[in-house]
Amino acid sequence: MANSDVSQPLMSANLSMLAFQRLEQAIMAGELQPGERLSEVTLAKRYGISRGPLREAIGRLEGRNLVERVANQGARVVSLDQAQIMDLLVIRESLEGIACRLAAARIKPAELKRLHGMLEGHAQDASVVSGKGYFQGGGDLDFHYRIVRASGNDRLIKMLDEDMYSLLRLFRQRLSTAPGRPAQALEEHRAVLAALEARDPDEAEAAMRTHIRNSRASISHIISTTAEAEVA
Amino acid sequence: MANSDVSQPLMSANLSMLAFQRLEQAIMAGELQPGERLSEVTLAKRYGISRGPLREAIGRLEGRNLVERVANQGARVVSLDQAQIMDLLVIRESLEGIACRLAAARIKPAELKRLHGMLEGHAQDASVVSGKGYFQGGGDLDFHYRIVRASGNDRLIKMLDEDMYSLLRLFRQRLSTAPGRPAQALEEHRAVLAALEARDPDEAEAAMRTHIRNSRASISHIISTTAEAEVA
DNA sequence: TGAGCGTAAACTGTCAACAATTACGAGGGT
DNA sequence: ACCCTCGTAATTGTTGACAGTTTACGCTCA
Repeated sequence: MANSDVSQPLMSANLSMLAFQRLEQAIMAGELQPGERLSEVTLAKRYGISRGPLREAIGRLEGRNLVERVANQGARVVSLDQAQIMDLLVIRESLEGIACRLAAARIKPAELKRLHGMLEGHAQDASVVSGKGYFQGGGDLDFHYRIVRASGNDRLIKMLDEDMYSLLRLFRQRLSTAPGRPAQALEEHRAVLAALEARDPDEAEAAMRTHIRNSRASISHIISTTAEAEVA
Repeated sequence: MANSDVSQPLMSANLSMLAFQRLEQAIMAGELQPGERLSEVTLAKRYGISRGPLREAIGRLEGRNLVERVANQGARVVSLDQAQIMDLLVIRESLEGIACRLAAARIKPAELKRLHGMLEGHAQDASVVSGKGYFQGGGDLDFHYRIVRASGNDRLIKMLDEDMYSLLRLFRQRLSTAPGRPAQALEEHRAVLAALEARDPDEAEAAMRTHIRNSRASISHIISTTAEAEVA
């Protein structure tokens, strides 16, 4: 229900694009898991196309950092360790911070109203209160996405929506939040929205960065404690 | 003399990689100008390879945002208007800001010494004092590059070095600084370095962002006055 | 003379076959 | 038992030919 307007407008009917979209979808759905090898002949046969377009599709996925390629050795679905995910989230803090700053100056009142309604919906959502998974995967990213769009910086929008979010979605199972985190995240969202409504760029950027930093810290805490649990 | 250690370690000997590197070089050297069409047959013949590898090379360049492709219409060297360049510089401010913050905590004393020596060299450079072009294209980017490296965030390094800087270099003729700007930029560099030496993350990020913001403002001022001059 | 149409040339997209490289496993030697 | 070597199979890299689409040119007709 959320990102239905994000999908490409069927951008041409050539086979390489079709293969690209099907592969992207397969990776996102977990059908092709991180680290798994992408055999050209297998995939070409599966999709009923030749190796040429499929190779091009893989190249495009490589450009989006969804697959890694080694010469004469094939392509694999990208597999990030915890440190790389943390690196990614640091970049996200920076980019969404500046996006929120820009949005503070450019966002339209109607969009502000929409965000307000969104947060009200979150507040009434039982999974937010109880601390379950909905928030992280769905509503949270949607809230961020709308603010990024409001920045008006097309390249920034593309970087976050096409590159960053797809990677984060791919590793969302390792981004599960600590108990009680969703409720706190909702409060931080409210702070972001308040800064946007006040048209305060400094505060908007600061609030968004604090929010993402807290989210990252919560995750890294889980990871470290999990690691300790594995040792014990 | 500057970025010699940046070049790839001859990464394999397959033709598509070779073509990719040659094309990238040709674009960077201005041999292929922004907006110019990339004919597959022409380039394939010129490089003595088939259209397959060349197509793959173009796809890789597209992934790096150096060329844009339209279905059934071919690829063109990317051509950015002033607004797009400004968008790019806003993103640069954000990313280099966070890179500088990270560097404040991680940069090694030897590298700090190196940066110090670099700025001394800039100060004695006549072109900096007189306000000519050297600073913008060469030493300035090198100074930034070293700090980005010191951030220790591999993905951030890759984003800035491979994606951002190549694009900026491509449009460097439109990034010419205002008279007197190099001297001021040198002072701002000193402020950045001082914050790094003080191991102050907040100040380091703030100094770097101020520096890039001033640089951007100087450019946009030039652009607007140039536009006015053209009208007059 | 100019607008519209049709054909042809040029170009990108796709395919199947061939070449080169790598990975795997059997065999033999130490 | 372990390791090295060689050969075979599987996989990626490359090529030239073919198909579909777009573009440009010239021709016809008002």
